[in-house]
Amino acid sequence: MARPRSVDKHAAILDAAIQVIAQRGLAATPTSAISKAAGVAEGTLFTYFKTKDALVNALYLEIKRELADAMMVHFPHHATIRQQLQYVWDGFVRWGVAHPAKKQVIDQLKTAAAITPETRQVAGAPFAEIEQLFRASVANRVLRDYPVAFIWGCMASLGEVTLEFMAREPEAADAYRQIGFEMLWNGIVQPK
Amino acid sequence: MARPRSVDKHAAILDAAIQVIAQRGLAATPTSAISKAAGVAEGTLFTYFKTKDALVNALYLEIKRELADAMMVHFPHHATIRQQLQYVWDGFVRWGVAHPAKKQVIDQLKTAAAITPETRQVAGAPFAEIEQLFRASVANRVLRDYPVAFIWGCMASLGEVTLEFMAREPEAADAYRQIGFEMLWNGIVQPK
DNA sequence: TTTAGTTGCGTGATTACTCACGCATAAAGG
DNA sequence: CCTTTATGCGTGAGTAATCACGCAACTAAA
Repeated sequence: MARPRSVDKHAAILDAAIQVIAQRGLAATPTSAISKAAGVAEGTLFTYFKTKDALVNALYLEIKRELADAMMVHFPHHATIRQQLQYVWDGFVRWGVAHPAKKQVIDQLKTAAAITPETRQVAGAPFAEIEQLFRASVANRVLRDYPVAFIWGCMASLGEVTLEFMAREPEAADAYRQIGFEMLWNGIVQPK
Repeated sequence: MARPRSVDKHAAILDAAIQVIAQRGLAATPTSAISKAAGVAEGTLFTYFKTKDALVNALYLEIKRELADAMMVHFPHHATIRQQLQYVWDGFVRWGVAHPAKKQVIDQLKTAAAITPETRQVAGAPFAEIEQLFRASVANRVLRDYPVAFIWGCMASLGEVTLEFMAREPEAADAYRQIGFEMLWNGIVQPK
């Protein structure tokens, strides 16, 4: 009974938040700017999200989930470890190049106080499969015996640096994608 | 003639800013909190720094300069490249462990909109010597033929990840310091 | 007809910065 | 060495602007 919430408006608000936050930065985006960009009244924003912080947390979760999807669809379960890792790597940088605004928002929110520890934890869950891959590879002695979380952290941070250079020098993007992965692989592979 | 500015107060304000921003985050630190922590009136803060942004930029520059100092004093000009790099690496993580609040502030300010491009450039200057080291090492064929800026970016980001793990598991700090460097070195060294 | 979404102005809280006044200090003059 | 005076720092209440969110009236769906 009564009027249902609109999926469109929910999406429009999140979309608008991406554009505005990417451009102005989180600290400098009032809710009024988001609602205006979404084409709804400011009050409406608060029927879809209880507070600004709730909106920001939802945004973080959505983008992270989309990123995980982009990295894991069609994952080659029967390829070599190196090929699997390169697949994930390519998925990440390709997503970053294709969605620069979303990437910027993630960068903004990663260090934002508005994001709760719980959100961070939930956001990390979709990437558990990759950690599993690392765990198996270390056990196989394909990768060096480093803590799995550490390997994952290094991969993530090298991926970000690589993406940064790809964005800065688009004509060399493919070269950076390749040497970035090379660097990671040589850093973690077990020498024979 | 007239009353001179106090070096002590200037330093006290910057110090207070470090403590407060590290604890509350840049976006959530009003100038009133900084002046209170520094033990001066809020107005005084504005005689030493024209605006809040100016204070933040000055803070960023000072911490970066201190970090560069910590990394470069007693640099072993006649050691092997690997030893030189490890020296710089160790200098970075040791500084980070010794000054966690300053490290947190740098992390906050790195992505802050308040920091001007000019400030970023000036802040990077003290690290030029390290880039020079990379340039020579690539020319020597000791390191792989990657863009120097890219190698530098990778070193910085791996250093940050390493430091994060060192802080999270202090009992394994030394192990992380070592494997972090190993990873970097294996990632960039030219195989024979 | 009922229920809940939609609207946009109102509001209380917060904040960067100002300003008038008081006072400490350094130079000038004796 | 003492006094005078010009100068600009120190103070904290005040101010104008901004913002997240509330709310009363309205409207559309069931």
